[in-house]
Amino acid sequence: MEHRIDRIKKQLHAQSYKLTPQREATVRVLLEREEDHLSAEDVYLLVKEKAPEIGLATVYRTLELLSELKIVDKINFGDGVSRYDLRKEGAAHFHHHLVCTECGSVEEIVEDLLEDVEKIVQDDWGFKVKDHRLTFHGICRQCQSEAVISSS
Amino acid sequence: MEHRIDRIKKQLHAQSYKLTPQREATVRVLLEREEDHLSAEDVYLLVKEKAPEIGLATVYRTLELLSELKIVDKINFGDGVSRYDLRKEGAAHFHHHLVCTECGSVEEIVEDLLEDVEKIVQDDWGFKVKDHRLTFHGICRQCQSEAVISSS
DNA sequence: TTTTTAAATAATATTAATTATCATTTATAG
DNA sequence: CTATAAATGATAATTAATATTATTTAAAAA
Ligand SMILES: [Mn+2]
Ligand SMILES: [Mn+2]
Ligand SMILES: [Zn+2]
Ligand SMILES: [Zn+2]
Repeated sequence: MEHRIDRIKKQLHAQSYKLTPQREATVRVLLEREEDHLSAEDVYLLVKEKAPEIGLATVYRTLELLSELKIVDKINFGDGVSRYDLRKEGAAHFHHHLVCTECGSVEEIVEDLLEDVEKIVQDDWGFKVKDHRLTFHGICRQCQSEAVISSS
Repeated sequence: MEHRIDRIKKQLHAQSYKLTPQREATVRVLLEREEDHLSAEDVYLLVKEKAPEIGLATVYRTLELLSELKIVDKINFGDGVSRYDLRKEGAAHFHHHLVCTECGSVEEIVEDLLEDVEKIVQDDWGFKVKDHRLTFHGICRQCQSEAVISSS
């Protein structure tokens, strides 16, 4: 935890941004809920628990800043809100997601999986890939087994 | 064109929806601008040219309906608006996109490219894939060549 | 340490995309 | 033709996100 905070502090300082108490509190929330996919509002409510004086606009600004620095990735699962996802330590690309259309759960895939596809895109389309967004929609393992049970 | 309209008409009737004049005008706009990625507002303005009496809410409702029937796919490229993209004729899955971070252009990839990845997701994660969203962010061919010219 | 300066923040107003409401119109079945 | 439900248009309401501005904070300079 402290190690990751330090790392992020350095990334901010490298671009001459400060790690203010508000920004640190925001980052801590993101670290604590790393598996989740929080909206700005979600983050705001959680940060307020430890830093009640923080304003919503500051949370938005902080998330925007962290996005620019590629510390978090902004993603949209199709409900009306943007969600913010900490990039895995040392990852060059954003990780992938499995969204269950039955129960709404979101699972993460940290493995790259797209190396071959990116090579094809670079070679055949002449497009220099910098990053990607990959989300699969379907039925998660649990909902599949529940479907079997309820039909037997 | 008429062929595709007929097809969509049948898909609507199969779920006992009507192809009203407003819906048809909307579909025609989507067909005419198939390569584009129009927002609801964009569609509204274009439909108004041929059917000036149409209301914005009807366009939203139509796009929502077409999304449910998988005739169009709703996608979000990270600017604040949803965009609507006709699914290619006979395609089981949504196609892919290349978004240039320099010029903002959006290129389409109709080839599947994800068969192997989906097999891995099904086998290793036990997730039954129904659909996907794949967008690459990077530098398009044209912006790459312009970068070479301007630096020489 | 005190002063200076720019960055950052909180509160709030504003914008803009989307959805909800509701009275009216349209299409279809009997 | 009449009855019934679906669809529409106009408009109000919601809400995520951004802009504004006065104030505070923190680093840099004196
Ligand atoms: Mn994630
Ligand atoms: Mn497309
Ligand atoms: Zn599920
Ligand atoms: Zn470009």
